[in-house]
Amino acid sequence: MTITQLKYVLAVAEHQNFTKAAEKTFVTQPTLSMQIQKLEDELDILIFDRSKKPIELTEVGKKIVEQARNIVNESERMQDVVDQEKGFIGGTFKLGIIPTIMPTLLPMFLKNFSNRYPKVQLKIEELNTDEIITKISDGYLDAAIAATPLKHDKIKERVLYYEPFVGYIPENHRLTSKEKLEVGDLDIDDILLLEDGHCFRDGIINLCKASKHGGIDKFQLESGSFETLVKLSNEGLGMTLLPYLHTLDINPSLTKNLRYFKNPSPAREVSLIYSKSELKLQTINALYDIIAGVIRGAIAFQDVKVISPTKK
Amino acid sequence: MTITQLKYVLAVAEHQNFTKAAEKTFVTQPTLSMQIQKLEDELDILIFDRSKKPIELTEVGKKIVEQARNIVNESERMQDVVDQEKGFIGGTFKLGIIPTIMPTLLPMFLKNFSNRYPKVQLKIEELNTDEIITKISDGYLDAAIAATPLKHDKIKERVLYYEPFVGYIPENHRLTSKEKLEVGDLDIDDILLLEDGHCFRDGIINLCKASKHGGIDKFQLESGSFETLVKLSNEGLGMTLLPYLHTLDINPSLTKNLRYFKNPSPAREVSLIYSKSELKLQTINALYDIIAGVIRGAIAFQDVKVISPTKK
DNA sequence: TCCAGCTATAGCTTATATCGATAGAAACAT
DNA sequence: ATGTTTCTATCGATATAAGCTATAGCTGGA
Repeated sequence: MTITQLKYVLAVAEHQNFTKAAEKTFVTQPTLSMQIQKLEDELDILIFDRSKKPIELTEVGKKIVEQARNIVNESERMQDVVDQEKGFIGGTFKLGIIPTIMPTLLPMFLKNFSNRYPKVQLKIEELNTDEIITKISDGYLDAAIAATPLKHDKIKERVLYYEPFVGYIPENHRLTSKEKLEVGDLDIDDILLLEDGHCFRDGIINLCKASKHGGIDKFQLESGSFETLVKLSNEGLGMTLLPYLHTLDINPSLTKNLRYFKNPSPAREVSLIYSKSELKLQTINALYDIIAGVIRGAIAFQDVKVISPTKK
Repeated sequence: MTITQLKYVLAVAEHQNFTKAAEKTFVTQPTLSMQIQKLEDELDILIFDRSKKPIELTEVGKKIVEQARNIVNESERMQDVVDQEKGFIGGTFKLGIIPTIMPTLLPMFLKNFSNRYPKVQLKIEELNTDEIITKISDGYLDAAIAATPLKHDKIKERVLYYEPFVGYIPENHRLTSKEKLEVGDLDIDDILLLEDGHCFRDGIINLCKASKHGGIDKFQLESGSFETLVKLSNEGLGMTLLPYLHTLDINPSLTKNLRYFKNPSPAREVSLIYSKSELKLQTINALYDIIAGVIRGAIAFQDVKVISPTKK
């Protein structure tokens, strides 16, 4: 069994076609066929069911592919280990970002970063916090940007910034006349929330739990984007809370509806997180510096109170 | 980079000597030298510092070796995947057992198992619960026997038996005259405990916490073996608690000092645990059946109350 | 029935893993 | 110092295996 054979298997599994897989792996189709046959002989099983069109994995084959992916992934991390030592900043770098941070933060640093470090090929994925934790732990992601603290054994956190919560109060709301919000003003039943799975939603629930100890009975409406929440709010369905950076993008005609909190303002802590194995640390440091640099100009709040992003 | 090269690196790292490593890997020394040089060239680093005698790993080398071990481990699990599918029961099988279970349980099933499944080469290690969890997660152990429930994401538990706690009450103790113990009789300050790190100790602490809510002030004495605890107890230093199976080995002249609990007796749950990846499941099932079989004759208790084996 | 699209096989070439023999370097013993 | 032992690197030869081109063989539409 060689790593090359495993890569061939992965390619065929992906393209369900020997000929295409051969092109992708830069060898001829007979080479691929032979190597895969050799592996099948060695393990004494069939990986592919060649009678099906297009070709299919056998039951064992599926498990073989899974394990092959583990091995190939680990083997590709060997180069990272070396780069690490040499201080080389380059190669592919997989970054996860949670949905409520992605649209506002990404445009702020992306160009900046890729100009400064052209040898790094950034691959960015929008993932929720749970997915991020899994994928950092198993080495799929090199780093991620998420709300913290997560207090996870295997994950390091470096705080990028504190992003205050800002109230969006529609006209004719009971809080419209207030100039500054207080946590005590909030009523969870009156706040439009993102749909389940977003940690920003959990943060708000935690915030309200902390302010009054009553249970949470119902969420009137739920949506996946702040834009929708603001529109629903304008329809008189309740107020909502936005992360500060989102308020910068809001339609200027609506900024009059924004209400900040009195100090200390509730805020979420946003961090760059990565595995304690610290592979690609140089790239992580570079990314941290770039993001911290651009954010310094955008967020000036000092006196904040961090709200936990996780349930319970 | 080939898996073979990585195995050579691991061998040299282990033996700190090319010649010995060559013997262990069944190739000649020049072969080893060349392959390792090739890998070093490819990665463009030095793995070994050959100026030192005996040979040493460079700083990068240490990390390379770590990653190489990951890759080689994963690659060896490929065979397990195949065996899994074929229902083959054999190969090496690494089993961890916590210290308070090892001496009583192991002799009960070991011969039995290896007679029944001669193709399995059992490698057994005595490890505490924390070590077991780590080593199951990273694939070092194939399974383990420990006190449960552990409620760990990546670990499956199959209960083998419930083992009641039994009091050992020395003569002239305030509880000597009691025929049956009750949890309320226990006073944590009066109980001789194993040293820190044993989950049986944590279980007893949980038991006493549950019975009366007072804090735990001091542990008068601590030891690593039940034999010592019994001797100390006989010296008048207090009572102690033993897991049921241990009481079967006790000196017959001392069995008069044993006191069982009233039903439901506090007990620990002992399980066979293994990774959710379920590699070598056939072997695990075989092991489960053998152990459950021998234990059925030894433990007849029905009405027990499980005590958590973990701190807090 | 023919053709298009695949995969497998054959025969050959090239690359390389391995070997035995030996050189070279370092540590050790006398 | 000097010979001896111990260890790693280098050399040249060889067997193994990976790769290529050409083509056979299979299968499912037109």
